[in-house]
Amino acid sequence: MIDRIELINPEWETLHDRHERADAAANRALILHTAERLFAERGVASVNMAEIAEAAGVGKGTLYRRFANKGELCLSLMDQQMSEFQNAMLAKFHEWTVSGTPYLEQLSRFLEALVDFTELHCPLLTEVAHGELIHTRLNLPHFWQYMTVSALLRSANSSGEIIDDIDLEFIGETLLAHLQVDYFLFQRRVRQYSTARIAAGLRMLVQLIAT
Amino acid sequence: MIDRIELINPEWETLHDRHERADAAANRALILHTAERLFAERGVASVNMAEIAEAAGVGKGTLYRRFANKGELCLSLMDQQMSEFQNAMLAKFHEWTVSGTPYLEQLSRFLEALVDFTELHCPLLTEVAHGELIHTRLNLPHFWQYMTVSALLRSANSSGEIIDDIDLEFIGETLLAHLQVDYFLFQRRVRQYSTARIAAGLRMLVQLIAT
DNA sequence: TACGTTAGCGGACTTGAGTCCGTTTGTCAA
DNA sequence: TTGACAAACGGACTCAAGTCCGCTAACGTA
Repeated sequence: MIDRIELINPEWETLHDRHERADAAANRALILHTAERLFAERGVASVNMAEIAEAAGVGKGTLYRRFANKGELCLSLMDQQMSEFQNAMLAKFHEWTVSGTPYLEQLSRFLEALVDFTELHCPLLTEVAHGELIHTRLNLPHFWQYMTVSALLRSANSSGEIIDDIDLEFIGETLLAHLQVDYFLFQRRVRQYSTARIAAGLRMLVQLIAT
Repeated sequence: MIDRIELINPEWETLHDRHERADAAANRALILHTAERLFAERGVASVNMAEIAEAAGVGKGTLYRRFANKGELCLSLMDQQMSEFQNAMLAKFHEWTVSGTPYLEQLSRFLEALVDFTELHCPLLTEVAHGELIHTRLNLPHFWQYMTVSALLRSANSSGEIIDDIDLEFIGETLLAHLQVDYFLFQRRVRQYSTARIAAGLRMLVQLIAT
């Protein structure tokens, strides 16, 4: 029902992965490791691209050839963990479906996991969001989150778990709105909501559309 | 019940409005008019601060002394219209309350008006949002929007219009999340939602918590 | 193994935000 | 009216993002 959504943007893959020269691949790895180290030492926000290039011993041009901006670099850094998260969730969906857990309940649990994931990766996600300006071309994390939420809502609807006359797509956006990094940080820092409160709030929203 | 919320941030007022020298006031007006003209001619996004300063015939330092960043300048440009919008809404709330319109219905109408307001002022609001980074110190438009939504929700709750066990504050954030400029633009441009669909979606959300 | 093609490389350069600080000028009190 | 002084002014400066383009060297082919 819910297929694995390729995390890597096809365009990106075509441009860079196909036939990447050995030195280029080596530089990619070198840059990623260097960035990871610098980020760990001084925080994501306070490391700039020139520093990463210098610390990695490559020119700025090289850095920007590999990663169009800081956001793309950060996305690559999260790639592994995003994959793992996604695979873990897919396994759970399968398990839950087999054991008869309603789709809406699965949705609530997914959102709960997503809150924790967002909390954990806030700094990197912030850069990703600022890099791929959301209203230009939708950003990758949001994309697969939406595909998943959307699929669960449709399944739930087909199973009669949802009340009538609901704009499901809109509800999907509503649920994910709270997970947009900037808004998430606003809730966490300014409103001082705990992650538990946000997760509970999302669960409440899901309950509101249940039959 | 819902008092007029001062649009002008008190800190800002203290720093600048009290005893602003005549030349400073003249420059403020000059800069605002110049910016308005340039924005009208070439669009908000493609005019930079240096150009505004130059066109106004003042130094960059002067410009930045009056307005800490482009967002603050844009906020000043909207000030008048924000006031008018707010006063118009307050008048309507009064009228509606007198004629017995339920608070939740008032809320839906307020949100609908807010959708139109956001649509109309998108370019300026974008700059405001990028200026006053939302997760640092909450931004002004969002602040009064939240105060209003929050007050209406509490009134509705007191009047028994809302079902039990609802995190009202969280619901308030949910409703406004769709009106964060970046997310709003995402819905409009990427998802291609009409303003009517967004307004209807918000109305639907409000209905979900009605008794 | 030599060679031509072409991706890759590096760092100077451009652009725009925002700051700093020495100079000027409006305001108020004497 | 004058003079002191705080506010305001202006533009050079810093800082970071991202681009450009001439040089270099990896790789596939013969």
